Amino acid sequence: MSNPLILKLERREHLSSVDKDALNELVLTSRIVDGREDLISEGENPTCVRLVMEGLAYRYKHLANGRRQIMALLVPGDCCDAHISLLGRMDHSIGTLTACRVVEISNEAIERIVADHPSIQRAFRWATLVDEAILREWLVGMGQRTADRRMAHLFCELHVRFRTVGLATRSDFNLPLSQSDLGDILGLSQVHVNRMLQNLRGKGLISFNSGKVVMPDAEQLREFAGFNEDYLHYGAELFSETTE
Amino acid sequence: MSNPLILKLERREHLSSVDKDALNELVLTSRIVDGREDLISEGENPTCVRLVMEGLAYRYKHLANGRRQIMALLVPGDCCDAHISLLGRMDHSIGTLTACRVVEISNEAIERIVADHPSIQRAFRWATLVDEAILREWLVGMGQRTADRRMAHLFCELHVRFRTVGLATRSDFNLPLSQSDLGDILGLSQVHVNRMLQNLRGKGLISFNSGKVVMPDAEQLREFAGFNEDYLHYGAELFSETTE
DNA sequence: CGCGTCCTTGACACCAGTCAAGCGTTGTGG
DNA sequence: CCACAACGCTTGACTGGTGTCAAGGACGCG
Repeated sequence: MSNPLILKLERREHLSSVDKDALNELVLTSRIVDGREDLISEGENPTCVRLVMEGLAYRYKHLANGRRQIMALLVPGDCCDAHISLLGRMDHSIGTLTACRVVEISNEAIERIVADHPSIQRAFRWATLVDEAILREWLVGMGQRTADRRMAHLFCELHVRFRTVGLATRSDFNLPLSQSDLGDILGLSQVHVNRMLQNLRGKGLISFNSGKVVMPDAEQLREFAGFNEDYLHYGAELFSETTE
Repeated sequence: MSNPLILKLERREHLSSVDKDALNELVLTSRIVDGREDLISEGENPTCVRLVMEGLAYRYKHLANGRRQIMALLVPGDCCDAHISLLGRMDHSIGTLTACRVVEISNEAIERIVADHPSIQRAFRWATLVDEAILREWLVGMGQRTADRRMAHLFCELHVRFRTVGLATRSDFNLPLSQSDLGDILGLSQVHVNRMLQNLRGKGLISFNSGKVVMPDAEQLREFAGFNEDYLHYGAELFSETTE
């Protein structure tokens, strides 16, 4: 079973076999969490870092009026911020969308591994910065992109991220979200998500059915979305490889 | 002349006089930058950290269609991310809104000071996490809050941040932004910003004229905006003190 | 079989964008 | 000192994107 964390970090930083062994050891003890459960709730004070190995999780915040905004999707290889415990109380929650295999790593274990492995330290810092860049890009989309292009942009981003950890082919990947979840990501009503999906399918850009995204022409989709991969700060594109 | 960086960091972390001396030494050499200039442009590879001592700066991104989204405001005491050089090319730009006094700190100087002063290291990490929390809150607002409440929320946040560095009284602060700038922060057109400002003034919540924000009843404004200060992760509220 | 969840569709209302014109202030050059 | 341009703010009319409400259908599950 491959380690998505290593797959991700290697997009940026070369890891020696010693580094990889250390990372593999870190994720030995995992547990399965059901879908639609909280990993960390707003107000808690986490004492460890959660790493998603399988499944889909998300950061979100509930407002007083009952609305929910999803602020990030955590795909395999992603984890919540290593320094989060510095803040004390969580100002948002992290939950699972599907059943997940999750690793809990104590702050001490993290400190130890980054102290012993400079490459891993750099790679973790890089991953944190990328998460932040993604957040900024979501904000840009929310403020400036129309609903259809914003949605297309999200699919482009997720395509790259899933591909990086070996979970997407050149033209499709699984995304177990309801239209209502998508709405909470994109700041749209569920009804409008439905309309925009039909819009995109009508243009031949995307189909999204029963949790599976199919992109007949990823290049055309990127053009429509105005997608520029630079903000993910991955190295060369993966499109030359044939993952699957 | 007080050091806004110290004022900010002390909201969370107690700093010894040795720590403060080190921070004061760090900002000895500053330069003045005109308004409406870039400090760092997209695509550059920064080799130092920029710290804003006076004035107002902002992170932004231009889209292919000419639109601009502002992703963060940098008030005195704020700096761009300490690890940003790890990413290589900047995926966005940082510019000044007004003339600014800016300090440029080499990566080495940063590494040195955090290695020698654990409190400062913790405080810097905390500041980075708070910047991220602010970004998340902006995303939440963009996705879920109506234009008027989103605008009110922004003013509440800035009020707290300016107060922290001694640049706001209980009921007002200077915010040298045009309505068009405000639109690029809030994802609104300039015309609609104008309408919402009148709306808020009509409710007696806020007036915003020639770069000055006046809030007759900050508590009422917070309630209208649904503002909860927790995400800023400052300690106790400052409202008991009388900063002016 | 019946229930719940999610998706689909249509009608309608409204928030917010666009376009355009006019106004006030500031700064600059003749 | 005045004319003029530049800029930012204000206002109105109109359009359109998106939300809301509501009803019905498809599907899975107990």
